[in-house]
Amino acid sequence: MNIGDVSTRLGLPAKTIRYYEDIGLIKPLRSANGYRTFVAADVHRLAFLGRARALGFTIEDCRTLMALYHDESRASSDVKDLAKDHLGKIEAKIHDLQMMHETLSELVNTCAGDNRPDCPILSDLSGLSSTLS
Amino acid sequence: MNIGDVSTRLGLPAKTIRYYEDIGLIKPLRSANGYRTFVAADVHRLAFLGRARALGFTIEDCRTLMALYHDESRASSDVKDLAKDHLGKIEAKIHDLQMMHETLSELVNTCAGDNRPDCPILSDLSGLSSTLS
DNA sequence: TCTTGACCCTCCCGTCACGGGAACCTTCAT
DNA sequence: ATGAAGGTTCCCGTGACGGGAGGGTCAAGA
Repeated sequence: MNIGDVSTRLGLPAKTIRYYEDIGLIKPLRSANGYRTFVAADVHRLAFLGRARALGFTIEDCRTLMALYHDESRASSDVKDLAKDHLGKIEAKIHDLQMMHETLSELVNTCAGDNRPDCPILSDLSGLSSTLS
Repeated sequence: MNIGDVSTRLGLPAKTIRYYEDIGLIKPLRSANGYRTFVAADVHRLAFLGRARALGFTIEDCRTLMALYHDESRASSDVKDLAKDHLGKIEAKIHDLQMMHETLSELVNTCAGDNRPDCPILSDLSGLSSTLS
C-alpha cells in the first residue's frame, strides 16, 4: 500500500503519516521507486496512533503507549497511570475553559449588541469592572 | 516605570511584554539608556491585554478588541459578535474535551491497573474494541 | 509513443504565543 | 571598584503538523 491508500483508509493526512515516520513512530519500507510501502503492521500502528491522538494523548504519550502495547511484560497499572494522568489534564483544561465560558457568557449577556458604543465587555477588559449585577 | 515593575504589578512576564511590543500591541517610549519606559496608558493597555488573554482571546482578537476599545464610534454589536464567536469556540473545545473524557474515563474504569498485562485501554487503542460493557 | 493527470518524494518555512538562554550594557549599593 | 540585579537584542525551541515549491513516477488514454 502507498501512503495515499493508507491515508484514505485511516483518515490520516499523508503529511501526518510522513511526520510520524520522521519522529520514529513507524518505519515503513520503501519500494524501488522510493515510495513508502505500508504493510498491515504499519497500518495497525497508524490506526493505534490515530485513536490515541483522538483521545488527546500527546505524541510522547503515544510513543509510550505503543511501547507498552508491544511489551508483553507490561503492567496494566502503567497504562492506567498514564491514562489517569492524561484524564487529569483534560479535566484541568475543561475547568479552565468553563471558567472562561462563565465569565464571558455573563459579559455577552449584559452587552446590548446594538450600534451604540457602550459595552460591558470592553468595560470589564479595561478594568472598569462595574461589578456586574 | 521599567519593565520589571510593570511585570510585577500586572503579573505578566517581561518576555510577554516585550513580545507585545514586537507585534505592535504597545509602544512604550525609551529612556536615554535604551530601557523601555511605561506610562499609565501603557500599563492600562497591558492590563487590558492580560485580561483578554485570560479569557482565551487570541492575540489577533486582542488587537481587534483594543482597536474597538479606542474607537469612540464603535458599535457594541461588533464587540459582542467577536465575543460570541469566541464563546462558540470555547464551547466546541469543551465539547471535544468532554467526549475524550467520557471515552477515556470509561476505559480507565475498566482497567484493573495491576501488574498483569491485560489492559482494555490498549485493547481499545489497538482496535480490538471488545465493545465495553 | 506521447502526454496528461494523479500520485509520490524531499525540503523548507509558517503556525501560536511565548520561554530559555547567550552575550552584552546599565544602574545601584557596598 | 566590584558585584548583583536590573535592562537590552538576538536567535532557537516548543507541538503537531500544514502549505507549497520543485521535482520524480506511474497508469491510462489518444
